Amino acid sequence: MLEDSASLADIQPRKAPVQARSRERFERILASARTLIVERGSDLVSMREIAASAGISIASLYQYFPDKPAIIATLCERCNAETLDYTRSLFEGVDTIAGFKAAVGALTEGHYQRLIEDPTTLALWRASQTDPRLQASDDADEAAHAALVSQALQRIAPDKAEADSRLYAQILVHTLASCLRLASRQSGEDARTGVQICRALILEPSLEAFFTK
Amino acid sequence: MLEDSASLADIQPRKAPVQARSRERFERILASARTLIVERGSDLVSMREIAASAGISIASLYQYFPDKPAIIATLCERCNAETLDYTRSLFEGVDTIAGFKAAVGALTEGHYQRLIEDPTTLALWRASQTDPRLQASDDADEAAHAALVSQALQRIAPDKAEADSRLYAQILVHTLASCLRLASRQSGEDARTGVQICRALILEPSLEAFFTK
DNA sequence: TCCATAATGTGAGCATTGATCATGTTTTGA
DNA sequence: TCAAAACATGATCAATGCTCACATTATGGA
Repeated sequence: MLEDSASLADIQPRKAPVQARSRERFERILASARTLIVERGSDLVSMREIAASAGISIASLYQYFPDKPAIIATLCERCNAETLDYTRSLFEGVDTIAGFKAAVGALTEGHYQRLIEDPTTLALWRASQTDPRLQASDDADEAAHAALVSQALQRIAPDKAEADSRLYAQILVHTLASCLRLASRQSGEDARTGVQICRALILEPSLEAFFTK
Repeated sequence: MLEDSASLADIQPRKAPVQARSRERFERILASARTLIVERGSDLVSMREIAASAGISIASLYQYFPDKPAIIATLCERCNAETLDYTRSLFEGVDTIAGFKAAVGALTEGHYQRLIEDPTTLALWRASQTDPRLQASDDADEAAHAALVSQALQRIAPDKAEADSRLYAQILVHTLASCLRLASRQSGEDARTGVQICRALILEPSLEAFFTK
């Protein structure tokens, strides 16, 4: 955790705006960047373009963000915060096997819905793959999700080794995210079927195995 | 398949060398690029650097490769060809459930060994995430693996719908690759444990579920 | 053996990008 | 009211992807 936030310090906004005008500009930068990145992918969007689209000069852009990854990081952070809240709400009180399975099912459906009806999530994830620091930040976010899942596992099965629960939660979360991304880029009907297969043939059997083993 | 090779045409070497001297230069480009990309990641390696490291001029480099993705694509192609041969050898004659499970186990171990003892595979995969065309090529490679797995599934369980076998094979291959990459970047002991959890708590229960359902 | 032709090789140069700086303008608060 | 802090910008630099006009080398038929 600590070393993660340390490495993330390099990737945060440069200066927080304090006046109303600049706060609005700050937001306009993020909104423009988000739109352009969703449209064409972060590699094909230049800092000049983001500045122009936000109606400000290039130098002003750099006053708030040290580089492109910092913009992406800020966007990802906001996006991830929502998602993490959702996961927390699902796993918070869970202390039975049935409840855990239901939570995993709801998480799967929720993430999938979001993935197909809003291209932002996938676009930002792709953008975060372009920089090692963003990848690390993405890993940290996944780890935060895994921690919530791991805590639920510990409540349900306190006899299992903590390290095993932790690793299993991590793999579960990683597999879920990875499979949903795969499913979401299938065409039409196959996407739904993909999610169903993921649930019925990957996640559920896996949970069964974890609790009975 | 067809549209894949069509989109890949843009990403292949520009001109095949015919004389001995240029063939050697061609190989030197690839060797230098591979080393540099493994060392620092494709984004931090410039075309000038690759040319310098190969001992040739920048213009000569562009005589053989239209851009950086084309170099990465050629490296990936060679790497993937080996891997696909390995998968084929494992699943070729398989027509029993026991044989299938053994093949999946062997594939898991084989890929994992390769992933941890040779940084090239992971580095090239990361490099291939930097360009949409390379991602498509990577998807196509994964689909080729999935096809081999799907054919084995069809031989074992001909009564199942072909589309389901195909999708399941795709998800299985994707999950396997994704989990192994996750495990391979864990530190020390956790990597091994990760692979074991992946095998015992994700892959095997999943296979069981597929065949008994 | 010769030499036209195809293949190979290159430094200079163009357009664009990420990023900075010196300088000018606006807002704040005592 | 006015100095200090915050904000804003065009000009500019270094590096990068990539091309072009031109030079050199190898090949194979007369």
